[in-house]
Amino acid sequence: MTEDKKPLNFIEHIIEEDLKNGMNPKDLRFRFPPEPNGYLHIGHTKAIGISFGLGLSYNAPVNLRFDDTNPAKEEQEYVDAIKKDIAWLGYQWDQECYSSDYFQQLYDWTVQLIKDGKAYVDSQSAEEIAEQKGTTTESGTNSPYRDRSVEENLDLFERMKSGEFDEGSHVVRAKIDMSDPNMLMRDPLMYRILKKSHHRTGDDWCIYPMYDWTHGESDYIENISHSLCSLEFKPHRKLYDWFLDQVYSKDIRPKQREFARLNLSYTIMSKRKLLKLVEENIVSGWDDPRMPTISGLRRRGYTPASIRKFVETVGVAKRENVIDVSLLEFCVREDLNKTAPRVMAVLNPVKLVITNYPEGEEEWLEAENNPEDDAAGSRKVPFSKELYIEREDFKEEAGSKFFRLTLGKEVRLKNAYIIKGESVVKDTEGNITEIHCTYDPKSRSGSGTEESKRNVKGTLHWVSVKHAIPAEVRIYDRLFNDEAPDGHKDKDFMEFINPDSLKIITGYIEPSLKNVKPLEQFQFQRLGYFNVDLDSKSEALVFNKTVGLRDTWAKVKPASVKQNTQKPQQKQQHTVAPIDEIKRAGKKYTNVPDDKREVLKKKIQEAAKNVSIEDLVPLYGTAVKKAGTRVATMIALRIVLEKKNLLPDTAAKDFILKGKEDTNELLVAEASALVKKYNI
RNA sequence: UGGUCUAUGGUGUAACUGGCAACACGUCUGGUUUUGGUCCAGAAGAGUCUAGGUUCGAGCCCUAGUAGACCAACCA
Repeated sequence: MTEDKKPLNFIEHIIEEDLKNGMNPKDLRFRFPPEPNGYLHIGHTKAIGISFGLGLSYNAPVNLRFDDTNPAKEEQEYVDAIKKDIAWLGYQWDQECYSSDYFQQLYDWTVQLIKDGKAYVDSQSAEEIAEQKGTTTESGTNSPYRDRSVEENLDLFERMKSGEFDEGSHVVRAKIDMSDPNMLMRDPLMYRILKKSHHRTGDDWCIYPMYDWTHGESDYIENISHSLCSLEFKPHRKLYDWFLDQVYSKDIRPKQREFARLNLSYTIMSKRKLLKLVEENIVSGWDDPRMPTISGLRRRGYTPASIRKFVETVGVAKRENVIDVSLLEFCVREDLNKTAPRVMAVLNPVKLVITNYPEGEEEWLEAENNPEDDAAGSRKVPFSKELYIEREDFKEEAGSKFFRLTLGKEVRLKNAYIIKGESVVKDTEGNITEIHCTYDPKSRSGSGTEESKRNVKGTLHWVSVKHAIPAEVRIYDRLFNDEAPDGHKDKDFMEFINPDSLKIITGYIEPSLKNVKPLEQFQFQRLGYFNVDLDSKSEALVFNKTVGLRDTWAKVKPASVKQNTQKPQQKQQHTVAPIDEIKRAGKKYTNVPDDKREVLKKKIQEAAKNVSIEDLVPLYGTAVKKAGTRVATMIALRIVLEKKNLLPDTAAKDFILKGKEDTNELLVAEASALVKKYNI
């Protein structure tokens, strides 16, 4: 078993434990249970990743179950969108299930519960029931209908089902305990009357089961072994188990466990709030590339692999968390770096004229498609006298830190020639309209000449004015200016909306991009990753910026405004205690070359002079298991004992003096004995 | 102020039955590079919320605090 042992998360530990306790691995089964009332977002991806990931690692089936017990909110459209998103992420579900498929079974079980005196029909209003619930500190009071006879309950329930009553007139409640400290156990509702058509069962039913009375039972019906959900369902677990107790008869019993949901900085996850952004036209729709929805991420250019990787790296635990978007961005870059073809595009153009290049001439130069992928091949890009380069790639004069084009300095045009800045043309307001330069005809990339191999500091991307295709480019920034827009008690999340989250510009792209299709991805060299938007037409290309390249230069720039607030010594020198010195030395001791070992030994001996047996004792336990610490402890102990003129007279003596291997256990005993004997 | 849960570098997650506080992102050096990208080499950064206790030894066990989250929808 040399497979790298990836640390397990707490859920995997639970499963391992179950397996160790005799659970058959074949009985492992998971589920992802979305309510089809909206679009999936990056937060759901964590739940998806956990359950489907477990399915993959344990080779167990995972059901996709639509939790569709509230016809007022749910629609087929959402069912379809959810299926599409999960499939796109690359996960395969075993069975496609619906809670609504279990309505009859749930009904039958309810009849049984009523017969057993465990459930009753309550005929009070919602307000009355709420009032009797009590509070977290006071217990509730029993409903006056709580002790209805079984016959009456059965009759009423039957008539509820047949549509005889209006919405709100009756409900079915479980008879548990109105004084339970857990509010959910205070006679929770099991059924309500809802005279709405259901997207799957139509008008077959007018009573619908509540979440708590559906979820565990659905898990049970489907033989789910581990039912994983987010933390806010923790209080439901007691009820989940209570309901299960009422119907339980099979061998397999599902287990609910809860994990912390995913929060991402600078965005929001609530479906309700996301809807508001759509409704108020802050964004163009659920799939707006700025939205944290799966469909938004897809349109933005995030790949399934990058999202899966992201979910995998954030881990699973029980504490509240906010993950920085930079991690998500890292994951896409990592993926796209390997796969995205490189092309040249200029987004903020300024004209560059090569004065010594022949008028009217053009050359098609070889350009590598992807330096990370030899199989990607190459393409031709047109070069001519007039080019566009980025405005920010030129300064009339600049310091030595500026690796780009300046007057009198040389740079390379990517895949082309080395040029030298000569002069600028300005308009009446002093804006640069053209840059004039000369080129070195012998320096063409790949030509093999001496000049072509010359190293110049900067390399610029460019497009030929004559050949470039104009395209719409949409540049996105974060939707909110605050790290946790909905984390403020006193402020609404809408206050933090970033007014500049979308910038639309016209860029110029190389002609090889003429026939691109929506969702194709590219790296615009030196700029970032871009994909073709769904709005793109062959005559009017539209690109989205997925994410920029990692850019250490951009961070350096503001430093030129003297941002040296970098307190050089805000950390007080952390002095290492002698005993820690020994610990550290011990840690390195065994896997270090001999000469270095000598140095470590000196260090230990030096440190040991200022150490007492008392200090050393705690190291013994470690010494038993770790060779390095064992040696270090031994060296130190000898110094200390010699200094005190004490020498042990027991079996551990050998170990201390000579380093014998087989006295480990004795060593600990000896240490204890020494402490006691000399009353340290 | 009833119940439940949580607390480890800037962020997120590890640390198997107590025994070297680790990994990733981020940050910072240096090298390679026709992308200020990638890649490679390295560094800094926590002594584990606080106070006690048990133990030779506690991030882990116990007690008491503190802080945060969740729970009173005919939502899921």
